[in-house]
Formats: sequence, C-alpha cells, structure tokens
Amino acid sequence: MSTINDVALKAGVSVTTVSRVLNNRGYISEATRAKVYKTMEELNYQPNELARSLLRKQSNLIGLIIPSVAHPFFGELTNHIEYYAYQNGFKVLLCSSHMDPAKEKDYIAMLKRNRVDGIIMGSHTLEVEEYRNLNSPIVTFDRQIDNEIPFISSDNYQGGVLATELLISKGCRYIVHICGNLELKMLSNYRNDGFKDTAEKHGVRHITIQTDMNVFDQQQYEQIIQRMLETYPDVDGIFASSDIIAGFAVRECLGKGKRVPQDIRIVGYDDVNMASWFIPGITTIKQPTEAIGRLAVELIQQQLNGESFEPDNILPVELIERSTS
Amino acid sequence: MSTINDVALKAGVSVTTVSRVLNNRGYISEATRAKVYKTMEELNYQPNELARSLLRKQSNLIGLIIPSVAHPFFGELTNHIEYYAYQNGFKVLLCSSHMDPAKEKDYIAMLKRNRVDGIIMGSHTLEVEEYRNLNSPIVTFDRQIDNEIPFISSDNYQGGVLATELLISKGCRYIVHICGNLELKMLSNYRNDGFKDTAEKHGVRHITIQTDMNVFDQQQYEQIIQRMLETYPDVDGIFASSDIIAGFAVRECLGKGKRVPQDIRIVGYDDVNMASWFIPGITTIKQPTEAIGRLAVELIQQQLNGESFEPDNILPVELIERSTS
DNA sequence: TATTATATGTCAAGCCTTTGACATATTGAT
DNA sequence: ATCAATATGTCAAAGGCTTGACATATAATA
Repeated sequence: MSTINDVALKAGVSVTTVSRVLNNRGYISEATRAKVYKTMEELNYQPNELARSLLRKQSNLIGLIIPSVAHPFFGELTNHIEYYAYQNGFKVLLCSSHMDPAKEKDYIAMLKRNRVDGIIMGSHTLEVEEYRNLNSPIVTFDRQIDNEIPFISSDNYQGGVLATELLISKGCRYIVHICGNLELKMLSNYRNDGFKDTAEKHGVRHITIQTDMNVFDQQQYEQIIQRMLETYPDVDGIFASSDIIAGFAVRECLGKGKRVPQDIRIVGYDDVNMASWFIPGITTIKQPTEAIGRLAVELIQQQLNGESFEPDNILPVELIERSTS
Repeated sequence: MSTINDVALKAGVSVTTVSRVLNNRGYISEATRAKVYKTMEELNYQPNELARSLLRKQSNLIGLIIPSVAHPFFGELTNHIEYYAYQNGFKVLLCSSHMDPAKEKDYIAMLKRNRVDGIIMGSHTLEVEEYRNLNSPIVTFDRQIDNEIPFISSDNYQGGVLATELLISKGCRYIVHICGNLELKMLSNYRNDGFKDTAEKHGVRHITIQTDMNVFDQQQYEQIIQRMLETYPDVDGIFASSDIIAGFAVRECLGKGKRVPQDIRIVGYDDVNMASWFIPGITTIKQPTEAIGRLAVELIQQQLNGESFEPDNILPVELIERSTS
C-alpha cells in the first residue's frame, strides 16, 4: 500500500500539500489539487485510517453488540443501524454475544481496545455495574442502566396493553403471556405489566409463562407451548413476546387441532418481516425498528459532540392486525 | 484512556517492561508481571489496537459485504462468519450494500482505508474487473471473479437437480423455476442449468422466470408469482431460488385455491430457519451455511498466512423434505 | 509601490505501541 | 570467583498521518 509520502514524491509536492488537499485546509490551487488527485488515483492510494484515527483520537467506529444477527428482529435492527451509521460516517463492528456473558465481556474489552467511538448494546447478559464506567458513549436497547446512559425501547407497556385489549375485545376469557425471563431487568418486562393490568382491569383470567433467555431455541419454544396447551387447555388467547414465538404458537395450536383465530387468538411482538409472510399472517405489535436504529446512531453522535440528549427514549408501538386474531 | 506510559509510571517500571508482559516476550519475573497486570486493572488500561495495527500492518479486521443482514439467509450466514471470525481473532466490519453498486464501491474503498486483513464478498453488483487488483485477500460467495480469487458456493447445479428430480418424481408435469437475474454472472445460475437439464432429461415441460436482483421485494415476488400462475395455470411444480420466494409461492397458491402439495408442489432453496417455521414447512435445498461461514474465514486466514488454498470451493447441498412437496 | 491574498515548502512534534540494541544488576551454579 | 541465566532499564526508530509555526514566492489589489 502506498503512503502519503509516495503520493507527494510522485506528484512532486510536499506531504503537507497532499495532506492539505486530503483534508481541505489551507490554500491549494486547482492545478495542484488535480495533480495530487491524479497521482492518488494512479497509485491507488487510500489514506490509512488507522494512522488517522490514532492521531485524531477518533475511529468513526461503532460497536454493536446483539444476541445474534440470525434472529430476524436483530437482523432487521442491525440492518437499520448499519444504514444510519454509514450515513453518518460511521462503520460498524459487529458483535454477536449469543447470550454468553463471557463473550459479551470480551467484546466490550475488544471494542475499547479498538477505540470505538460508541457502543450500541442490544444484548444484556451482564450486571448493570459492568456497563457503567465504560467511559465511552453508549446507547442501550431495552434496558436501563442508569440515568446517565441513554436507552431506547419501544413503548413496552403500551404494547402489552394493546395486545391484551385486542385479545379481550375479540372475546378471549383466558389469556396467557409468553415472555422472556423476568429476572433480567429488561424494559421488555413492562409488556407483562401492561398485560396484567389490562387483564385485571377487565377481570379476565391470565397467566404469565417465562422462557429462558436463549435467543432462538425452537425446541424450547415448542416444549413450552405444548406444555402450556396441556396444562391450561382452556386458554383462548396468547400474547407472545416475539413474532417467532407467536409463529410457533400458531403451529402448535393448529397441530393440536385448534383453529386460529376461532378457537384461540394469538398476538406477537416486533412485527418482523416474517410476521406478514406467515400463513396465517401474524397479528402483532410493531416496534419501530427503523426509528430505533436511527435514534441509536443519533444518540451516539450527540454524546460524541457533547450535545445534550434525551436519556429516556420510549418509541411508540402500533398494533398490526392480521389473521391470527 | 490511559496509555502504556501511564501504566509504566504507576507500576514503577519502564514501558518496555509493560510491553514485555503485554506481549509475552523476554524475561519477566512473576512479581513484576503481577504488578503490571494489577496496575493495568486499576487504570482500566486497554492497549490501543489502532497503534498496534499501525505498527504491525495488520488490523485483524475482516470486511464483510452482503446485500442485507435483514435477509434471513445473509443474517444466518453473517452470524456464522462472525462466529468463526471471532474464534480466529478477527473482528467483523459489517457492510450492507443493499444492491447499490455505488455503495458497494464506497464500501470497498472504506475497507481498504481501514486496512482490513481481508474481505468476504457476498454482494456482487460490480463488474468483475472492479474486484481484481484489490490486492487484499478476498473470498467470494456465489461468484467467480478469476482463478486467483477463491470462491465458495453451494453445489448449485446439484441443488437444481435434486429439487427438480423431487418435483418430477412426485408427479409434476409442468414445472417452473423462479430465480434471480441470470444476466449477472452468479454461480447460482447453475441451479437453473440443473433444473433445465433434469427437466429435459425426463421430458418434462419447464419454464424459467427471472426476478430483478432486489434483495427483498415482497411486492415484486407476489406480482411475479401471481402473473406466473395466471399465465401458466397448468404449472404443477415450482422450484424457487430462495425459501422466501417459496414462502410467497405457497401463500399465493393457497390464495388462488390451489392445494399444496396436492395441486402444486413447491421446493425452495437455502433452508433458512424460517423454512421450518412456515406452515406448511417448506421443502428445500439446504445450503451448508455454517460450513460456508467457517470456510470463508479460513480462506482469508490462509491467504494471510501465505499458505496455499483451494480456489474453487463447492460445498454439498442436501434435500430437506417438508410439507410443500 | 506597498500590501495582501494565495500557494507551497520545510521542519518537527505528536498519536501509542513495539522492538531491537545495548547496558546493568542480581541471582544461582560451577 | 566466574559464567550464564534472569530481570529490568535506557534509548530510539518506526508505522502513517496531521498540524502548527514559519518561511518564501507569486499574483492580485489598493
């Protein structure tokens, strides 16, 4: 790889001059500018960002830690984050924790070693303390660390309310919420609060079933749903905390000879693309994935610029009715 | 962020000594080693990888260019690539081209500026020439650039054969292959060859329908399939070039009142997780995504090490029978 | 003509880390 | 007492780039 020196030499100018055209500062004649660009072209020169970052103390790198990009929700979220990062001159370093605390810790250290300008945390297997004192701009998704660190989440409580109201309005009298582990202090737990409050308000029987915190575990989902269907055969409404779980619920119900939505109604969460591809299409609570992605990048940028920012970002959800309700 | 200097100062040793414990070279007493580690801990020191990379002329970064991580197949592939990259001490810089040649070109330049150790190309919107002379280790997925640059693909021809044989053996007499644009010289075009050869061998009527090269275009898929179903109402077998397209095909067929698989049989490609979640489960040709991911990283590593490597990597496919055939 | 804006050059420090060359001390073994 | 292994230190260069300070020269303007 050629260096700025090679360019200067070949173009017959000083490195300072090349640096000046590269960074658009000081006086440069059009002729010199053109000559330098031409030489860079000829030498196939690309300024070394490692050296630049080292000097500037800014890498334009954003670290993104998520459970897995193979999960449709995180895949779509990552897609939007990557898009807006690129728009704002950032590159994204992808880290999949696979819900392994050791790996997550490792990744955080790695990101610090690489001097990322900020970290977007979509995976939360560590204790809250571990995330403090990272002294790097952070944005958190679906988890509140403290008042200093901004978080983004969808309006989980409202999502729970909307889903539950729908089930009840359609006539469900015995509803279940299948969600992640409530021990983890995730903001998504509010979905369960919305669910319970609404069910109680309407005097509807309700139970909550927690899954382990595995990202994807087809077997576990199937088992939990089967057991639930056996233990509570009278359930006539399911609010699942992801469209994938909802999909499995549909599958198991149909397998058990229950008609959806006539015998049992099912509402998911997320509104991943897949939710509309399923047959029947899954009724769900839409998270504004694109807005979340955009905001995440913005919040990093704002912290970087020393601007003030909103620490609590709860984005609106929307009920999308399809065929499972 | 503290530097190696701060550590040396605080620990009361020289930077050379710190560097020695950091890199495990030269003589170091256990006492000093412990003292240095303790100080690093206290200062929350993380060696600056930018400086190290600059010096070593090696960044341990792999650039991954794909159409979109929101696409299930690429999401799963990315997941595996990230996994094996991490295992081998690499970090992944994620780039989503969204099938935009300008963006892809930009990304390539960006990756060079960042001195990535290698590039895994899963998006191919540029002319073959553009990929040559990148003088960086490259691995290509589903496209052959030249004999120097290694490629990986599934056994597309065999995939086409397996899918077609299955349809015919189940009694299909008029089959259609829905695939991407054949103009692009992608290795996946061989699926169509396998399809045609097999259909002709058995004397079965067959047609090929190409889609545009958009990653995801629900509308387009629906339209193409609807039009196909209207134009060729006698079609009784579909080989779709992705599970997503297959999913839409199932949906449209059921919508038109055709029974799957009784009236029309459908086979997909990829075997993304989703294919088994669909109702009915989609019969498909499985690409060995994990093996592809592992091999991609290995091929970068081998090129980096100056080892010899296999340029042509065609990985076996497998027929997965579910309920649409 | 004097002044100013424009254009380029030289020089050197600094970003953080690694590494080789070399020097000096302290051990323990012979 | 001597030698070698062990342990640490000093010093400086290198990696590629940016930037400020200063110097110089040409062209345009007052």
